[in-house]
Amino acid sequence: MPVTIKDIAKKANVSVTTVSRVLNNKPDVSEKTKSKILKIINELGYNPNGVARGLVLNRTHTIGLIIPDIRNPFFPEVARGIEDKAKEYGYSVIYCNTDNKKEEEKKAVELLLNKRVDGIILSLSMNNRDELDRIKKQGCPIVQIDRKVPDANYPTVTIDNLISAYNATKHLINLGHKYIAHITGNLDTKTGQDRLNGYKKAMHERGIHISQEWIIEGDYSKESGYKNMKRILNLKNRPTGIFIANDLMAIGAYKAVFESKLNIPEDISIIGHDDIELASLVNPELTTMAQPKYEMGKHAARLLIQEIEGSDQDNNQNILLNTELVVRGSTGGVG
Amino acid sequence: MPVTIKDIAKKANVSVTTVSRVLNNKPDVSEKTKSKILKIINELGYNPNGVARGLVLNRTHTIGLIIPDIRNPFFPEVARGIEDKAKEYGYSVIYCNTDNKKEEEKKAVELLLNKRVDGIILSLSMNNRDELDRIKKQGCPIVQIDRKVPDANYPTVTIDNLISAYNATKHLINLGHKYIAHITGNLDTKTGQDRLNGYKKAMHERGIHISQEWIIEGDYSKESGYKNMKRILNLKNRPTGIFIANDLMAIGAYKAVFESKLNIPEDISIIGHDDIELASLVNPELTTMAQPKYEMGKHAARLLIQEIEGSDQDNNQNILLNTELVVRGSTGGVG
DNA sequence: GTGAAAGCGCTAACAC
DNA sequence: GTGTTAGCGCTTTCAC
Repeated sequence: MPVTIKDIAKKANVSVTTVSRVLNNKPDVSEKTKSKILKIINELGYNPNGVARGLVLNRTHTIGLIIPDIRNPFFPEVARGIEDKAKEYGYSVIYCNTDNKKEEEKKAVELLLNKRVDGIILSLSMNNRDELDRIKKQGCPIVQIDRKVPDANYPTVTIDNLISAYNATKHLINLGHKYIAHITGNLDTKTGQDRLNGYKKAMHERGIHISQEWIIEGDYSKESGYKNMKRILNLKNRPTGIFIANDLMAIGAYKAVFESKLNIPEDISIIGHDDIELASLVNPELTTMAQPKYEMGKHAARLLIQEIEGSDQDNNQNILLNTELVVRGSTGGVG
Repeated sequence: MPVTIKDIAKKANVSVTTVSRVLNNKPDVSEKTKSKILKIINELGYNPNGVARGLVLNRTHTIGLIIPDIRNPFFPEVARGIEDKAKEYGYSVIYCNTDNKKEEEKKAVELLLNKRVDGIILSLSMNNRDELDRIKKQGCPIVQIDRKVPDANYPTVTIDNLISAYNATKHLINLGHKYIAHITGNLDTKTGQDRLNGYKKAMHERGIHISQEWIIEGDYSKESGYKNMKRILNLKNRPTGIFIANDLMAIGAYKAVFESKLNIPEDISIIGHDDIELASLVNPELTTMAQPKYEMGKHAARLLIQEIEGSDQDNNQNILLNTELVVRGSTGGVG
C-alpha cells in the first residue's frame, strides 16, 4: 500500500540499488540522478520501511527499557534522560512496566528480545540474574540502572547507596539524635540492602546501639511509609529521628505523624532519599538525599549505545554517582 | 548468529513451514511432530524474529505514543494506562517526548511511521493538524488524547474541559467569591482555550464582570504558576479566588502566595485542575478537578487497537470523560 | 556510475 | 500432514 523503494526506482528509471544508495548517502551516484531521485521521493511522500531495513541490517535502532512502574516518580526523570540521549544517537525506546514481578520481567525480556531491540536498560528485582544472562546469551547488550543484581557482571549506573544512606544517617546523628529509626526499602533489592547497611554503618561508627524495633521493612510505597511510621510512632521509646529509604514512603510517613498530632521536625526529624519533586512541595519541605536521576538516564543510554556500536573500550563500566544532602525543613536538632 | 527457524527445521528434519505452523498454533500438524519441534525450540532457546515477522505480516504489534513530556505528572498515569491495555492485546509502546515543539512532533511522527508502528496515540500542540493528516495518509490509525486538534476528525479521548472549568469556577462562585482570576494554560491548545471558556461561561452566567487583568496566560509549568501568581497578587484589587488551569501551576502559585505572607484559603482560594498526586500532598491540600488519567490511557489504547484490528464499528468515536470536583483545603468562603 | 541478484527470517499460497 | 516456493522491502556484493 505505501510507496516502496521499487516505486521510486521505477518512476526514476533507475534500479533499486541506486535509490538505496541515495537513501543512505552512499557515494557513486551522479548529482543528476541523485537530485532526480530525491525529487521523486518527495513527490511520492516515500518513507523508508524501517522494519525491512532492520531485517537486513540486523539493527532496529530501538532500545528497551524495563522498569517497575513509570508512575513511580523516580522513573519519568530517568526515562527522559534515556530518551534524550537515545534520540541524540538516533535510537528510540520501548517501555515495559513490571511492577517488580519476576513473571512480568521475564515476559518483558522475551518481548524485547523478540522485537530485536539493539539493547536493554533495566531495573530488575534483586534475584533475577537469570534474565540478565538470558539476554546476554542472545547477544543483546544490557545496562542496569538504579539497581544492580548482585554478582551480575554487567555495566551498571547506580548511586552509591551505602554511602548515601550513611550520610543521611550521619546528618541526623550530627544534629544530636541518638534514637534513630529506619524504614527500609524492599530488602529483596540491593538498593534496599545498601541503604540499610549505610544506616547501620553510621550508627555503629558512632557507637549507637540499634534497637531491633527501629528497623522496619517497607516496600517503597507511600502506603508502606504511612503504615510503618504508625508502628514507629507507637513504640514505647519513640525515636526522635528517622531515615526513610525513599521520599515516597517519607511522605506517607508525614501523614502518620500529623495524625498523631505530632510535629516535624520538633517531635521527630525525618530524612528521606531520592529528592523527588514532591520533596520540596510538602510542608515542611523534606530533607533528603538528591539523586541525579536525569543524568543517570543519560549515562545509562550512553553506555548502552556505546556498547551496541562497539565504540567502548571498557565494556564493563560501573558508573557510581553520588547523591547530595539537601537540607530542608524536616530535620532539626533534638527536642 | 541467533538461532533461526531454519535451524529448528533442519534439526527436526521438517520444513520451515511446519515449524512456522507450530509457532503460530496453526492446525494440520501431527501431535508427534509438534512436540518434537517444541522440544527442539526449547533446547536451542529459539526466539522468533519479530522483525522478519513484522515485514511479512505488515504488523509490528507496536504502537507509538507522542506526548510533550513524561516528566509532566499527568503523563505517567496515562502512559501506564496505555501500556497496560496494550499489553493485554499483545502490543508494546514506543515513547516520544516533544516538549510541545512542532519540529519535535514532526520528527516523532516520521520516526514512528518509519518504524511501522501499527498505530499512534498522541497529544499534539494545537495547530499541528498537518501531522495528523500525514499519518492518516500513510494508513496509520491514530487516537488523540488529552488534547484535540481542532477540526481534525480523528478519534479522541479527552475530558470535557469546558464543563470542567465551568464547574471549577462555579465552585468558587458558590463559596461567595466574586473577584476570581484565572491563570490559563497554553492558549495554543484547545485544552487551554476550553478551560478559559468554561471560566468565562461561569462568570458570565452569574453576571460577574471579568476584569481584564484577571486573566493571565500560563504555560502549564510550575514556574509559570509562580510567576503569574506574583502578578495576580500585586494587583490593586487582589482577587479572592483563582482558578488555575492545572495543578502544577497551582503548586507554583502556592509558593508565590507564601512568599507574600498570605494564607490559603483565608486570603485567596485556589482551585487547580487535574488532581495530580501532588495535589493531596501539599499544604493545604489542593482543591481540584480530578481527571481519570489512567482510564484515559486505557480508553485510548483500546480505541486505537480496535481500529488497528478493524473490530470497531464506529471509527470516529470521541470519548468525553468527566472530571470530578475534589474539595480539599485550598478553597474556602470569602474572607 | 549503475544494475542484477542474493539474501535477511519469516509467512502463506499452493501442491502433493 | 507436510514441503516447495515466492515474496515482504530493503542492503550489499559483484559485475559491468
